[in-house]
Amino acid sequence: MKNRILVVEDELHIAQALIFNLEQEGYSVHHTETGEEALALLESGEFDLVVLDLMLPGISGFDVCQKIRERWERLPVLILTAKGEPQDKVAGLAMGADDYLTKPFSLDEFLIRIAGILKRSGWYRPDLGPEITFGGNLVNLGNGKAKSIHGDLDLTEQELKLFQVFVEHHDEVIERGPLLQRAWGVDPGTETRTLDNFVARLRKYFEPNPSEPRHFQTIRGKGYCFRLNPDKTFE
Amino acid sequence: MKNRILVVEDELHIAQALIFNLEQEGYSVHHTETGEEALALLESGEFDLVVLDLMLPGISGFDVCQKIRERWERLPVLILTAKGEPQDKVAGLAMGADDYLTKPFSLDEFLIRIAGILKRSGWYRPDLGPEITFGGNLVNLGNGKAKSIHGDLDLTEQELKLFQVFVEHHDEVIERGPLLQRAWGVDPGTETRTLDNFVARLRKYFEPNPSEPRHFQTIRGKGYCFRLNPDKTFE
DNA sequence: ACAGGTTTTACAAAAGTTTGACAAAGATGA
DNA sequence: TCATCTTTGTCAAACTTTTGTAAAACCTGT
Repeated sequence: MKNRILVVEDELHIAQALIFNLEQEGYSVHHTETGEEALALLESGEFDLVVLDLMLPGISGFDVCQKIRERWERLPVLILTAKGEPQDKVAGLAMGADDYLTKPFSLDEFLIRIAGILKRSGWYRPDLGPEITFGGNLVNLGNGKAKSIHGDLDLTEQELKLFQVFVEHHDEVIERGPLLQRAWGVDPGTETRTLDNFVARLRKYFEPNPSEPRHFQTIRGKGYCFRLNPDKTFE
Repeated sequence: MKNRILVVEDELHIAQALIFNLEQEGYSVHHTETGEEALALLESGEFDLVVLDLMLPGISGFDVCQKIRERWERLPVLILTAKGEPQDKVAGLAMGADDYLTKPFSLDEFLIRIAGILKRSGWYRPDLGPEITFGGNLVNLGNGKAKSIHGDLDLTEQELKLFQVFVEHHDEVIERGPLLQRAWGVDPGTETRTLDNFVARLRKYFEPNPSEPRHFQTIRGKGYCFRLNPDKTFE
């Protein structure tokens, strides 16, 4: 799942640049112009990192940082500022910021520092990989651990690979060829029953009634279709 | 327990200043002038942080950093350098340095960044105290003395190293490659049964029933996973 | 040469994947 | 609707790959 970043910055042209680049990197980015808004948004507890400008209208960046530290000890904070005096830097870091960049800074450095912070912060949240839920099942797409409606289980490597392909293209028909290609890396024309066997196995794992598949549907003459939510009729 | 810092710096007057100040802060400090010495010293696995100058005689700081990352994924590294070009900075951070300071820098900033890194690195390794308990066993991670459910024993050097890697990454899957790399320092592609033998031995030591491992689980096709508390379901 | 520890070798066992035969279900056209 | 053709489901046997195990070989320092 994408890391969510909150950018607190009142200079709009800077904010835009940051947001654009962060999104480019695949992060989910939110933005506020004031510390008050930021703190309110953070209450949702849905952020992985805060990029915080020190010069803000209203409540100062320092105070915001301090409040963040009081409330969420380990939420990573990266401070941005125009002030370059060591004094400020030390003060910023001393109040618990994880990193500190002074404007102007290189965008590359900015991005890479963020990546580093997130990588390390991920270490103390053990195996929180991307995961997906459907019809009462939960599958960790990273390590293949799953809680199905029938019980816990571990997907094998190949099962996981196939499942990932299904998830990636959920709710669209995938023909046998491309499926073979993506999940097995073999020639799309390959003639085999392996695919069917694996689909059967996924059904056994995750379908309430495997003989009447709701999520792993077969489209005769075409291929298969993985439906996240079979009940929802869609546009 | 004092945090142990390794300073790798060939300019003696700088090194002295760093050492003096770090010791003043209560750290236990070691010093080498070359990368080779540093890597050798690190083998003991007894450091919490490395302060690394990029300009070294012999093997370069970059290479040292890279080697450190291969062998000890999470050992914090703070890079010092005279080069100030963003290029270098990005390169240094990209190779996994935790932080990067360009000379001249404020001693205050240096110390505070170190404090921050160490504080956070403590978070990544929450269970890495001097000793660890799991499923009725107790192992001293420093000297390898253990009280297992079957009796007292001493882990050999290699057994201990492997065990340390397992503990450091408990509850996550570690593939054979990285395992070989971190515990033995050999090429990740190495083909050997040694690893399996050692896992078998750890199982014999610590598992109630070695043929049905609860703590040292094998993840077929991937590697092994050391579970501190096997009963706890994930997430 | 010996002892403790580590690595290699060789083989057994286990886990995972593919194949092939055949049954079942859907389509097609008279 | 029936006969026929095609595609998909199922299952067990065959096969492949990975891991477990134990003994022998190998170091290294005493």
